[in-house]
Amino acid sequence: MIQDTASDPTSADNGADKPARGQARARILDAARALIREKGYSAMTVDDLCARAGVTKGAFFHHFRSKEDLGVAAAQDWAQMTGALFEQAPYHAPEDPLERVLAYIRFRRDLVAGPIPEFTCVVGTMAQEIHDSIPAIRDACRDSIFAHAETLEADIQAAIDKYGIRAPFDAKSLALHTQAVIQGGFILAKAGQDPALAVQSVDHLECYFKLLFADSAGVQPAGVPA
Amino acid sequence: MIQDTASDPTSADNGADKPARGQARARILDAARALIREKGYSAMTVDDLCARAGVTKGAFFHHFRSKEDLGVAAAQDWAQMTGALFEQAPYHAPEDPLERVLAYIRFRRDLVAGPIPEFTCVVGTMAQEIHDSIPAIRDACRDSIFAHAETLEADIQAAIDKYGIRAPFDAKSLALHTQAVIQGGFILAKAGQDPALAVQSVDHLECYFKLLFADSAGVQPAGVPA
DNA sequence: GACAACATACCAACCAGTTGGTATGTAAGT
DNA sequence: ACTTACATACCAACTGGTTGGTATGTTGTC
Repeated sequence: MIQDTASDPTSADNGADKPARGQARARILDAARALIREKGYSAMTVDDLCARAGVTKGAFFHHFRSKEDLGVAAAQDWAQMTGALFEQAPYHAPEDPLERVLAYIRFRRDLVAGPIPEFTCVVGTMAQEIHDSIPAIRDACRDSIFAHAETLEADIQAAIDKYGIRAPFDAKSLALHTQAVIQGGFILAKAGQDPALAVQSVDHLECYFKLLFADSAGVQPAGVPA
Repeated sequence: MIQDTASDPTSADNGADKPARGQARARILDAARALIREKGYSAMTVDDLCARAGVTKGAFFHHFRSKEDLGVAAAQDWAQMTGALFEQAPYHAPEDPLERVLAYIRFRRDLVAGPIPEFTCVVGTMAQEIHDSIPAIRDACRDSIFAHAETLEADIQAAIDKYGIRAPFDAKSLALHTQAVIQGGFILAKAGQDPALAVQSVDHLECYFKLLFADSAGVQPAGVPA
């Protein structure tokens, strides 16, 4: 899952009582991740953050100059966290580049599980809200989304080089489309209160890739496996 | 465009001074549409609304019981407005059902023009923010999105019946995927501050439909026309 | 003993919503 | 035709609670 690290780097065990010195910043970022997914950036108050993180306002403003600063940090933290998750994910294993791309898509589909606020995208949610009003946060969200998309480009390009592609699109455009479909799926899941709506769109995305590379590649063009 | 009706139904001309009686509700809904797209529902204050609409708080709370009530009304207003727009749009003209679907997709692509807050989706933006915190608004957004998706189902089903489909998806699933791609494109456009990002994903969507119905239908499978 | 990492107490601005009132329309009674 | 009665549409000022942020402590650590 893409949430709740919360394992402390310092002391191995402290019963679930007092936060222990040196963890406030991490706890605030964890709280931010949860709250942004639940109610968005604007509706999330600094008091909310402190209450959920179990710290005081003094701690908050010790680590972050402002709420906006926290927003930027939350986006960067998200980028780093997801970066690590996807880097060590198993979808890089296949020899065939197209298989790696398809494995990525299936990996993304399998991440859609549990309550909605536990699999949706922090930076996608924030960007939607504050794109026009808080440029600093928006740019941090953009960096997170586009950097992740770029991690797909090499595999997609290799698939194009190996199999050709049945449409005049380049690897970058396809990588970004991948993100658009996933983000859009999250919106449908939220509106309809049903994670299956997100899964369905990711299934369509897998099908799209199979069709784009069909004929030439060894994959089945049509049937989407369970 | 999907914005700015604002033509008064009563008096034909009143210079751009005083709002004129009987228009407050409509002006507030117009302001809500703009503000939600610019800063989201939560960051939009009632004072913002009144200032933009050129009315006082008294007028606001005369027409809406609460800010949440306005949110619901804004979603319903959006549903009605877009409903009318798409109903009389020219993409229904083609005889062939697949051509109607493709024409719809191109119509959606061509709606992406001008500043970002003028083509993005009000209910998609709101749903993203308040899906977990304000059920009444979320459900109104859901109704708007899903009702629009349903208007596509008949054409998609007819295309499936006529040409068959190269994957085990039904019309409803495809119609919803269409909306997911469009919504996701909006997020990319917002994050990257570039409407072309939304256009690109809609182009991929068109390509997906062509590939899904290729072989059987008379459309070109690959090339996406400009 | 100096500095980082917090905590406590507080503030000014802002927020959704209320109050009490006015202007305008409208339908009935006479 | 004209008043009485009532309803709708709005306005300006106010209120109590909330918000992001600050000023000033206190505590642990090197």
